[in-house]
Amino acid sequence: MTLEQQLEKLTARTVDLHRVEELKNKLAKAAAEKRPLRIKLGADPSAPDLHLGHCVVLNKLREFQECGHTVVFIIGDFTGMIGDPSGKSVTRPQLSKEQVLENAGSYREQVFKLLDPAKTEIRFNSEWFGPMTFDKVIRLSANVTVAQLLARDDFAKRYGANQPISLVEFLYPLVQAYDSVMVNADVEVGGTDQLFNLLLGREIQKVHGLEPQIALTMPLLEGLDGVNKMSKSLGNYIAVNDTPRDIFGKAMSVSDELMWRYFSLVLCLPEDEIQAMREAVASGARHPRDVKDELGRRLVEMFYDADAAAGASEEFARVFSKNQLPTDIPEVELPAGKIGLLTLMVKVGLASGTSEARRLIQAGAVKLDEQRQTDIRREVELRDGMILRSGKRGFARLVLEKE
RNA sequence: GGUGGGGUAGCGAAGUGGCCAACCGCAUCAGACUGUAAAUCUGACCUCUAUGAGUUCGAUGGUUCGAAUCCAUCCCCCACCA
Repeated sequence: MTLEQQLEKLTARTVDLHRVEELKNKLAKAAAEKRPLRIKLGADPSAPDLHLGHCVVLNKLREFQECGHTVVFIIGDFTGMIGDPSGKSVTRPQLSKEQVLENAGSYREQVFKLLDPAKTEIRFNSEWFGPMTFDKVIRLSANVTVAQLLARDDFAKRYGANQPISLVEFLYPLVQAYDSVMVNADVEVGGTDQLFNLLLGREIQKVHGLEPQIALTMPLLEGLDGVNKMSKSLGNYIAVNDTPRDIFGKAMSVSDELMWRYFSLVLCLPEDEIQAMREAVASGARHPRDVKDELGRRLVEMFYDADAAAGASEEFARVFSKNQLPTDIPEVELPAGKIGLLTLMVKVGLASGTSEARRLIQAGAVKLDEQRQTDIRREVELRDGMILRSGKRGFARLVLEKE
């Protein structure tokens, strides 16, 4: 791959890139010395549940790997104690060694759905922060001024709005920056919200006599709601560990406008291809539903395979387009006899309590063998194979316990 | 340490003695419409053995026939000043 080709590939879809010339130089140097660049990504150890939002960044890392470079994946087991300055949860419970290792394992398994293990180095930042003594911490913090930290956008906003900023949060960017020194990063990748931290890494590297890293940011992916960024806490995400059916179903629920972002940022389709699809939809040549179906299938394929993708698509069409029952309905064992409908809903797991069961029945969401139920007090004579349905997604097949 | 402002259901935010299980918005769930689109409209949204009952408004104790609302003590948060 020529330098130009690499550069084009690596800069695609990026938001910030400090700086292009430096990246060019680094790439040239790496090629000349036959030494791969070190591409850093930091991860919080507390939430090993990767979703498509993370994939945006991981895709970029993979592209670096495809160009022959090495990814340094840092698990912030030390930083995890601090909590990222989101303004919400300032302190997080410290994770035990076992938990950290377990989470790390889970990370590895998920991250390698996208990255090449042979070109990935996994590090824990407790490795260098654990033994660090306080005098070193002070010396490190001497490298930054409060004004510099306040330059960070969200700090500035919160400070202006009289909202609290904990000292610990102030320290966070510094800690992350020091990671870059310790792993000797050539490039650090992150979401646009990470720009400040990435740039601070450059400063701190310079202080330590290193060549500053390239700071590269990727757009933040909107979640299923199309408004907020995809995040676990908002529940608007597609996890890489979701079942094919969930991935597909969730993909189908995004708005038509949003799906293009997914094509671009998650599937990394070239812009001209996306543009062509857009035009096809606009002219009526393709139905948006079919395009979205393609999105769903491609996403499933990304984490599973073509068979799973086709299966998920068919299943979806059967259940939602044709409104038929899904093929695999979870079975629930119950003793034979009569039972109140409300209790049945709860026992089967389709309602968290009788209050919720009532609401669902009153809303007309509950069906027994496809017959809509309206009577809250109904006593149901259980039969083997009876199908209880709640809304569009809740199904249960009853199996009578054998004596 | 001083002064002031706060802590209300998942979040935000009203309510400052009875009409309060607590206005409203967001999120969520369901129904209609559909392409499970999105948008929109409608309803629900503490729990339960359910036209009633029980537990909620930082914690504990008190005043009162009656408290989220008044009093006391305590805990926590924020801003400003030092």
